[in-house]
Amino acid sequence: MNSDFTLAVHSLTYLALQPDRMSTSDCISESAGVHPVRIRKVLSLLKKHGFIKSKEGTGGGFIFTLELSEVNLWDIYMLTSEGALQPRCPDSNEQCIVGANMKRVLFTIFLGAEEHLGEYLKNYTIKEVVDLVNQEQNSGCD
Amino acid sequence: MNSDFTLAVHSLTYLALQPDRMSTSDCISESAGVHPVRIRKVLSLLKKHGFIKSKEGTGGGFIFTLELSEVNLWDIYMLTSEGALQPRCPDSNEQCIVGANMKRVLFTIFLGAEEHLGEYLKNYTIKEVVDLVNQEQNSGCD
DNA sequence: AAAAACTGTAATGTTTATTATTACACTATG
DNA sequence: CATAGTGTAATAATAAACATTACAGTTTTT
Repeated sequence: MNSDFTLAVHSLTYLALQPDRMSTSDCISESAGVHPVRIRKVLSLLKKHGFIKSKEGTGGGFIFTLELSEVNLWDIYMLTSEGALQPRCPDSNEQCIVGANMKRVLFTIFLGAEEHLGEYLKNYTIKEVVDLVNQEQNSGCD
Repeated sequence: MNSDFTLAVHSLTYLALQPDRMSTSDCISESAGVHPVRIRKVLSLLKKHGFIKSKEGTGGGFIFTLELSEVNLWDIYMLTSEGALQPRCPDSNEQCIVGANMKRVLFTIFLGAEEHLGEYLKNYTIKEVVDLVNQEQNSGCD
């Protein structure tokens, strides 16, 4: 799966830990290890769907607008990666019964697979992700 | 997901419909719409795991060795695409609590997701795929 | 025994997708 | 009005997927 998903989760988790002030795309991009423009692109999508708000100008940035438990990984998957599970199907030979129908058969099967994935991912909200990040941090060897 | 999965399923379905004679990589590649070398590469993997056998030389090719219901889509996913569900994680900043732990947290979550996908994909054997292909063919408008 | 029809696989080239970078318009703050 | 931000389009660079070429090895046919 494409890394927009990871960047969205990463950004939201970052914002979750800064609930009282705005975070800039520069800060987030430094944490995520990618270019600030990509962060702004991903966050612009999250903003459009009401998960966060942004403010331009000095002192501006991004901040969470919802409760952490109101956003789950399925929401984010749908925004950033819907259809990513579908295997690629080269254009095949329509004269052959297999070639003519395989694409649709696999499409249908993986539509079901994506629904199942949804049920699983709905169990993880940003709150859970924050908790898991903290757990990892504490269990880390040093 | 990468198209090796599709090509493997496509090839096996093709072989399922030719149970009595060997099929060449040329025939299969024409049905699947890709280069014969790719088919041979994918089939070489399926052979290594005992799903099919091959024979070189004139009159050679590939043929199923198992019952159609003994091979399911999870088997094929594992061979061709294990880990494909994992979202890409750019190397992030280890100094930041989010950057330092996000990768592992997501990895763990998607390991679980892949297990769930497995339970779903095990429900589809090549036999079911053949049936679905036939259904599609018959329900086609013309 | 030589030609023809195959598989097996490595090496290389091409195309496509992903990601980074640049550029700049726009907005808010001090 | 300078500074620090977002928003977004256009372009460049990199990486992944895929096609192609090349050729060694194996059977069958003649």
